Amino acid sequence: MDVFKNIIATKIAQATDLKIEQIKSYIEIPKGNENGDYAFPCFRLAKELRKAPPVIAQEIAEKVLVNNINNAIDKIEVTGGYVNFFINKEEMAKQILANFSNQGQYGSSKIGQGKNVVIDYSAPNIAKPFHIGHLRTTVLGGALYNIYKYLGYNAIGLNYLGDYGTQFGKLIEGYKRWGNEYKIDEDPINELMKIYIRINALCKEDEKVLEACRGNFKKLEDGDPYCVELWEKFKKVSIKEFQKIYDLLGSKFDSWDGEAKIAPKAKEVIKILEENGTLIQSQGAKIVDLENEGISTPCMIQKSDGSTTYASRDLAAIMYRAKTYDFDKALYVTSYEQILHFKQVFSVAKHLGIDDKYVKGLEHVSYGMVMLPTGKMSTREGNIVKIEDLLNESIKRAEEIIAHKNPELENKEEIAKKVGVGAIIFSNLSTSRVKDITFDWNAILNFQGETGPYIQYTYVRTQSVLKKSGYIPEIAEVSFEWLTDNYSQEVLKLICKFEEILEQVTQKEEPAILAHYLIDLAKAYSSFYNENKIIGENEEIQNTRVYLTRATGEVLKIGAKLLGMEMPEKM
RNA sequence: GCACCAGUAGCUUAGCUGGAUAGAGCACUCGGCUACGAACCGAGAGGUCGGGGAUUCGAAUUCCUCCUGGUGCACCA
Repeated sequence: MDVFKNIIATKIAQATDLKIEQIKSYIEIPKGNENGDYAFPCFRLAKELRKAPPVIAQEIAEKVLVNNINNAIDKIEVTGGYVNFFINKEEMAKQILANFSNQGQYGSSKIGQGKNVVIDYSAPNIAKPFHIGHLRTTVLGGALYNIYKYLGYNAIGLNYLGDYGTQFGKLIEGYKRWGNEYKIDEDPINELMKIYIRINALCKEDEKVLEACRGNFKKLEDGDPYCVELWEKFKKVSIKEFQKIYDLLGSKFDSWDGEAKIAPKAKEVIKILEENGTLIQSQGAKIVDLENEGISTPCMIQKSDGSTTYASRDLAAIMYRAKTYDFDKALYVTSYEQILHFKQVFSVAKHLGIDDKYVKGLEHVSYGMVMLPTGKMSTREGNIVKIEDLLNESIKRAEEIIAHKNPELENKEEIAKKVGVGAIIFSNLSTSRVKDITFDWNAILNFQGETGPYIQYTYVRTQSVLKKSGYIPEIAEVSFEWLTDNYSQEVLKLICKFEEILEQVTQKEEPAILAHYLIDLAKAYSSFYNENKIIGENEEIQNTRVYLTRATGEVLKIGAKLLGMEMPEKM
């Protein structure tokens, strides 16, 4: 509520020599209700004014009181070194609900207008199964994509497919050797994975095989027809499989261009770096030394056999994206295993001769790993949990619960899908990015407490109330005096915070902030719901509480949608 | 060895650029469905915020150091 903050800051400014902006940065929101709605701590002023904080607080409080001609502030209290401001509860409710639009766009803004944000996320490797490790980037990137859009940015979602590199040399080698032993047409990804695991094992045993694999990749890069044909086949079947998962998760991308498309442009990168003298020869390869940047590992740009590297392709991608999208921000959503890689690439990007704006806009959005209780997942070793299995299991769980709690429900399958998938998405987004996640079936299939289904359930209850009330009032029919109890006020304050929460998410690239917010809102509404009778009181009260219910439901729905969760109307 | 990240209740975790009594959820104990959906609400118990030091009126938060765990460190991507 900037309105009230402004009023308070203005009043303090009148009472002191401080500047409004400075006062505003000091004003904070107290923890408990007993300390009011806003607080001004005087500790920092103590040194300058050479007085004890409580004395300063007392003086400010008195001066502000004298000037108080505004009915927004109910009372001012001094506790310790704080001046605590209590806002008139009716005014609070009035301001917040007046601000609440009925257009289904609450919290959206134009702060991002004219800014392009490219978000590189999901990016699964072709011919490898989509496992729960990939879920985080897919869901995290998707949420950022939605939220940036909602704030007015021109967000561009890139699914930078891992369709290139020595791994394909390996796959081609394996296919050449044992392709006819596997039923690739029936179950492509799993069969290809078996080949991949087998060829990896062989590479470990025999250095010559590994060289052959690298040779295959070089051939692929040089356009060898057989290799290209195989590669295209692998790619086609893989995308088909991935799309199934994206359909379930609701993931959308604006571009599916993979590394292969970018790879030819890597030569230009090499040329630029060579010409401006950044590139040096080392053991037959070409590298950029980054000692001066504080990075002790040099960045390899070209391998000794002349093929491109991950880094050179990423650099080419930066140039391509700068040119194509003119980005203000370029986000890379990958696990923290790649921190060094992006540090190197972003450093080398300074030497590409592109506008400084692009270099500054590069940002690695890293996240922790998903581990199994038995340790790290590895496609090569075959100990993975596939996303498809996880989603299906979760949907099954939702079906069981519905069968038990609400057997009469219509469209059971559709709702079970929303709930099951929502549970998975939410659980992926509810912990901060940096944290590792140990995968646990019990935890992820729990639908109680701080979970996706809890938010959905709360929303369903709001809709149930609206339906039962049969009439959605206008703001003019709301009597703010019925919103002065602590439960209503709690809900109101949260509704008010929504837009600020969305901005925080983009500042920190952290959708978990929104996830926690939705939990808080759902909890506050549940308490409100439990303590107040909504329908059947007199018309005035009913209209008021129904209005609050409607507002809450809308924020929950918008917020969930931004995270990538669908809201059922019943469950 | 060097670099980066993390360590908060039995488990999973929140804590904004330092601010009031460190908030939740799960599990556990107890209470609440003849008011609108109990996938809910309320109460209780559970904490040397990894250890130590420093800065400060004030530190979970900043700095130093140590311990523990994770990740990375040129021809995988």
